Amino acid sequence: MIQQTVKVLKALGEPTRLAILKFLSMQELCICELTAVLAISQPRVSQHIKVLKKTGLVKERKDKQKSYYRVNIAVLNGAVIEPFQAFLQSDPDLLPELTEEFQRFRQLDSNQEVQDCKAECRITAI
Amino acid sequence: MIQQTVKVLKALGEPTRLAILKFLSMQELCICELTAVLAISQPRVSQHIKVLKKTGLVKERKDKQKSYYRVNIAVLNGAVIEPFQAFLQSDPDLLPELTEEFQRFRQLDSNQEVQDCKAECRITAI
DNA sequence: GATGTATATAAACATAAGCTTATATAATGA
DNA sequence: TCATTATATAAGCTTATGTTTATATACATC
Repeated sequence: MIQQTVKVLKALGEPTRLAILKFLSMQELCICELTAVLAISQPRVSQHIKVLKKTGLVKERKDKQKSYYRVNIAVLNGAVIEPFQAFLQSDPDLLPELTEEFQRFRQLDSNQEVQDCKAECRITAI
Repeated sequence: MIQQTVKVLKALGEPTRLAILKFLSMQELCICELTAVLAISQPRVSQHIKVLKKTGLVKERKDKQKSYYRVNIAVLNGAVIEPFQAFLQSDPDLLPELTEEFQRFRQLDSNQEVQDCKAECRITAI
């Protein structure tokens, strides 16, 4: 039990992995999207994801040649986390360390539809 | 904010420090008592305590030549922890990894009074 | 089937982290 | 004062961790 707790805490106690979890808590993302968002090398993302997978903190879904990841809510809430709510729920504006990352996140191709939708809605609203 | 979170998680993601916190959550202890309970070297205890102190996870109280430590409830609950309740509140019997440590803990000189008291109570009860 | 894209993995390296042994500092007590 | 006890710190060592670069694998598309 302690071993698993330590493993999870170790997995969480790393800035890059914490950032990855932050984004995966908002939206399912693939390696290439995380690579783009965080602006780090693809192997670096893959290796961190590997650590998170081993602890059960993220779940994987394969679609064609892509691997999508999302946070494992059960583990994140139940096992050790819960207190990260403050961090995970905090507004992006309250996380200055991730300003650039958030900017790139919003510019992802997969988020363009949403933005287009919002644009439409805005027009409709007017 | 992320930095502090990472620091706390790193401090927590180490079995010896987690054990130290477990004991300090139950009772204020000095270095020499922790050394005895965990059966590890005194410098090792001091070095781990240093890490915990830097993150604010434990508070220090000096009395004569001894330094007593206790968990900083505010940090432990508020900042990042809360989910450790399960671990910290779990019965010693549910933590087989710390069986020997608990045995030595109960045999601390500072705990003898309590045991004597219990013995008296038992005699009185009979 | 060749090319490109997505991901994983391996090798090499640098740094960090944890441990032991030795020693320093400080307070206590005979 | 000298020996003892409690704690901190430093040096040296070993292992773990995170990163880059290079390469392998698998799927997709032309």
